[in-house]
Amino acid sequence: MAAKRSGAQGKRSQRMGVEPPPQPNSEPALSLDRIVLTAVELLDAQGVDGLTMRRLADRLGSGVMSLYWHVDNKESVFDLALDSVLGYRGSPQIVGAQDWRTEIIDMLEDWRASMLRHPWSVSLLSSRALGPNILSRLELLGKTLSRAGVADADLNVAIWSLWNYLMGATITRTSFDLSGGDRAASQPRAGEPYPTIERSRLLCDDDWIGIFRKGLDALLVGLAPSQNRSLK
Amino acid sequence: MAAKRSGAQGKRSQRMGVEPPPQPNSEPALSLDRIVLTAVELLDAQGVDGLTMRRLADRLGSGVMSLYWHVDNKESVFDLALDSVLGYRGSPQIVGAQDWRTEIIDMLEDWRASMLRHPWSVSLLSSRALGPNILSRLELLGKTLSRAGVADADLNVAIWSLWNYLMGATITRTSFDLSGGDRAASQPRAGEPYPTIERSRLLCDDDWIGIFRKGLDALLVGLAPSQNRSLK
DNA sequence: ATAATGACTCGTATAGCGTACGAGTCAATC
DNA sequence: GATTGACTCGTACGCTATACGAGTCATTAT
Repeated sequence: MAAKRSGAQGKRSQRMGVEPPPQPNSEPALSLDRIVLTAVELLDAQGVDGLTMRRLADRLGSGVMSLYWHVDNKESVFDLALDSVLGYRGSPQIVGAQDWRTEIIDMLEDWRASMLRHPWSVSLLSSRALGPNILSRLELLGKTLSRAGVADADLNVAIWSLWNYLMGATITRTSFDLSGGDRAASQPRAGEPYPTIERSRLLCDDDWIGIFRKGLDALLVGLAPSQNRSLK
Repeated sequence: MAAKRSGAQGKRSQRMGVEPPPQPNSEPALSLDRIVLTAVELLDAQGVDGLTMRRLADRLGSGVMSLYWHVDNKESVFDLALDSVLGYRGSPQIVGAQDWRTEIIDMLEDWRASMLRHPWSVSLLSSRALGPNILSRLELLGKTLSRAGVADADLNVAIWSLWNYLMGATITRTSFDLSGGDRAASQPRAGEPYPTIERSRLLCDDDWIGIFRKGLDALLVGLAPSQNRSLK
């Protein structure tokens, strides 16, 4: 009988040394990496509901059940795809010379951009466990905040607040992108009892990144000690 | 042939005056209200994936296809259930006498509590259109911020920042509640390269409401003008 | 050389899903 | 008495994830 581990991965990786024949024509043989990569492609193209095991197998030129050798179930495909997309290579060489404030802002903006590049990742991230890439980002965030002078007692509040803000902003951005038509249509309705919303054209404002930056700035003002706020 | 409107609702509501016989025993006859109410029950009990048209019909004692007379499709069941759960009756009589700060905090905490009472609502809210109840809350938020001295030019940033923070916090809260076991298990792993996270026990901190309040406070500090911040 | 093992693929089958279609029931109206 | 429209629901279709078990093939053991 077959072994079929239950952990995360690593079934055919120990076949080191001799690689199987490169299969001159046709498909290049199934592998976890290829599955995850194709899953990301499919998610990018068709969204969360567009990823089915059948379609995934079709794209890979394999039978559906062959996937289940490399992968526990569909959920784990989501997990692997999500993790593969959220890596942060940062700017570690230049890091340290920078202001802590711009360092945090850079990292969070990169995070946001990564998620927006793969909009399905946002909804998945909020319902799945934290992978190593995510934990690394949180660690970097905590370290930078600490270096900026945030007391240990306030550290969790600061980290979670930034996390919450980032998640909310990104989710809102993607979901309003989808239903954009409705939003624009629902805004300028006159006679409705939303005068303030209408006046500020809240639902028409599409300067997403500007709003994100300004709100982030405000949050950092409230979170970090007032020191260290001389030059911008 | 039947009419079967396509808008939002209102198919049997025009049967005014004479109500159908109260059906002495058995089930009390299908109606949109009853469907929505039962859908909320089912969502509360079984979560988003637990709501299927078959189960809903079973609970209602009706055939599956009978639902489709009252409702366009499953998506609209979600929409209706969501809207029915997010109403805000506020504290309008006492309002105005209160500090704007506590007024905003009260409203947002109530909002958070409403969503946590029906955890499925969080994930739905971030992927569906804004219903009237939500718009009313946004209007109240904008009005209060305006009254607090936030300039019109900064109003959108303030509203969206609070919205983002609220959504992120609530989503995080519910999703970490689900996978709580993993979280506690993944935290104290020694030897891993997350010293800051471990030191602050970020993933073990379960003072959700405390973190929410403190972060909200920080955000308001950054968003609102520095005036008006004497007594707390 | 033969046998055995383990890695891997995949056809078939099951149970569940949303919903289109069309036939049926029943009260009110013409 | 016939017609209409509101409403219910059985059946069927095409889709889903995946359990099960049989089959292929290269490597290793004997």
